[in-house]
Amino acid sequence: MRATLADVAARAGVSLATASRVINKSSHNVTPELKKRVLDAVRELNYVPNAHAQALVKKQTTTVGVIVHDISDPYFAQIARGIQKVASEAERLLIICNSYRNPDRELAYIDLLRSQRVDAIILAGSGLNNLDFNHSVSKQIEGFISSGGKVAFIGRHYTPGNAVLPDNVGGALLMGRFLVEQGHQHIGVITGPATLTTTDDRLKGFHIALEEAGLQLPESYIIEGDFSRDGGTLAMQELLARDLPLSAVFALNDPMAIGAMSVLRANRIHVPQDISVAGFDDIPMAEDINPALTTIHIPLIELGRKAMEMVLSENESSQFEIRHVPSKLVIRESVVEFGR
Amino acid sequence: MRATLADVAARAGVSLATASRVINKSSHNVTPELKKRVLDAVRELNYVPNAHAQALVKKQTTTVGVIVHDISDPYFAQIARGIQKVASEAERLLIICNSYRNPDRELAYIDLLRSQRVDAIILAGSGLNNLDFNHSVSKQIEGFISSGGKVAFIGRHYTPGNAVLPDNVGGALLMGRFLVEQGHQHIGVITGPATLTTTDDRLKGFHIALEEAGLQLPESYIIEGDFSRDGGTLAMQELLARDLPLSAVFALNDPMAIGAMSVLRANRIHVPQDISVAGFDDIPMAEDINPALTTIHIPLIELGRKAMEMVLSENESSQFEIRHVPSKLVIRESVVEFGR
DNA sequence: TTGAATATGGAAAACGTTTTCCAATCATTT
DNA sequence: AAATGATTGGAAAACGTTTTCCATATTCAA
Repeated sequence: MRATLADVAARAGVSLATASRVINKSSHNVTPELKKRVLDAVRELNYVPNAHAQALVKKQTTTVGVIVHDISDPYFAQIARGIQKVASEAERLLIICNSYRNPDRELAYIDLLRSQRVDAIILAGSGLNNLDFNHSVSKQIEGFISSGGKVAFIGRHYTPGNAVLPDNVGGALLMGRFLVEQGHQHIGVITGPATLTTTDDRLKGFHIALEEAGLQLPESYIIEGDFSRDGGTLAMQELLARDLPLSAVFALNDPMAIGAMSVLRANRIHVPQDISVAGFDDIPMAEDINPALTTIHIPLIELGRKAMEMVLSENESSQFEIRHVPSKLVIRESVVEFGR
Repeated sequence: MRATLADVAARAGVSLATASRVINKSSHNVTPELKKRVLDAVRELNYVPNAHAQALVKKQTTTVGVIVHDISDPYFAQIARGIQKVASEAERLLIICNSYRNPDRELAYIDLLRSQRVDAIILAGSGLNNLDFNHSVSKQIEGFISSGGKVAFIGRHYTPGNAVLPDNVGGALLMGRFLVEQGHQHIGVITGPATLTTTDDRLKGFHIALEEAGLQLPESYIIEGDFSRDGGTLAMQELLARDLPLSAVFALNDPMAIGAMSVLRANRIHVPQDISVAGFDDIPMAEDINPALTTIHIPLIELGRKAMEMVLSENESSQFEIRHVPSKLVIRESVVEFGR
């Protein structure tokens, strides 16, 4: 069947110990002659070490677990890309899990990753609220950390654990100010799920900008989306049905902005001439749609890179770090001055 | 440190054997009373079984390895989505690896997955040519299969192994005929990497359509891209520089079509009035760009689903199956009749 | 009360590797 | 020729689980 190290040793006519010395490049010297015989045997038998046996004895795995909402969502795809980059430089293997923001699934995946004895867990786009977290997850995470595991959260901070956080409040503030500057006073807002802190923070930043300008944001101008493109279309349809004097729409992420634009287009409402549309995140396709999307740039790849770096660092696993990354306004074509 | 099954048994005041019986729901009966004690101990100690120890003794892992070109490329993201769907229904864990079409990395990943003793490997978007494959990979794959592993390829078929294949020739034929019907005679083609059979097949289908119509496709109208958005922009720039009387451009996948459109837009060439643009694959964003992309629909999620199903089936792992999935033409806005 | 059936415990092998310890062999130097 | 050092082998423990076998204890029915 499958070749074991013992098979390799037998084939090479050496002892198990010697074969292991060759393969693990141990400090012990091995004659070039024997070395060659072992390596030949490895090739001939097509031997690959059993990672499970190794994990068992070495008590580490060089694998890292990543839990995201949905890997095919461009936001998470970009983050995963950053993670991957660092991971492959450091020769770590990634186990990627889609939670679809389902708390139960998220919990199940954490257990699964623990049972895989991953060296670290990166959690991005969690659907857990603080209650969930304190109730059950924190205990799991604590156990994981106390047994030497590393944890990093992206986009949200729980204790214990490292975190890398985009500046959601600041970004929304920037966009709010920009829209106001452009003369918009009646701005519809399509939010994310109300349970997510990302939604709260972005909404908060936007509120501050309006307050600064002495403007109101009536309840009827706000509608809850789900951060998906189709959620954006639904929300936009509902917003149109409310028949408000909108001059701009601020979607709290890009896919929803794109969904909203498609609804506007279907209704022969021109963007940006009739209504301006703004997004958030700056996913790659933001510059490819027409009109190109004015949005807030979040360095998604950077987010992933940083998280992976944290988790790879040699710090005491009980020493936590929180890193913030700035956002910035990217002005493209989908927002214009009111009345032009 | 970390709780073991022995710890659980001790805490519950039962034998190791009994604890194992409870946890593995073995056919042996255990008194409700003891069962409860064991389950309580599991909870109190926050016990999760060591998957590596299990893998070692059970000789299977319930994990499946997936190698793709790049998970953040929408083509592969959609395929991965299909795979994930079936995988999570079947309670399989996925290890996703990005090869970036680098043959060496691809080989390294296959070895890595073998060392992880995954139950199956799905390979999508391989950068290996037949030579590579026959030279080194086939041996690895054969070894994997002969030790009970399952293999499925997506988009390309190697022996041995299952495969699920989109109809690239047929799809390109459809698009070719459509463009011709619309009166286009001077059509630029942006291909994928010349090493990929996908490129060959799509080009072949297009050639057939032109031949049917008695049209030529001069070399100068063909330019090689790399299936990426930015590759599409480069190719389009080069194509424009050649100063041909183009009335349409056929990009052999959607991201390149989108890149091409952005170049045309930058050059104030209107799509589709001045030049029609066609894509291939029908990734989700194809309908969100403006003008919406006319393209060939490949059921990407289905591709992933089928591959996973094959790999999960109880067939003899040496019995191979090849499944074809049809493509279809999706007419949107980016292609119009010549001269209109 | 005996017998049978059921529940539990104890002990051990097996999975494939790494690591350690000591002994044995060999070549090289003094 | 003896001493030194390097190389190799042999054997065993350890990692945490599953599974098997047998022994013991308990329960229930006849």
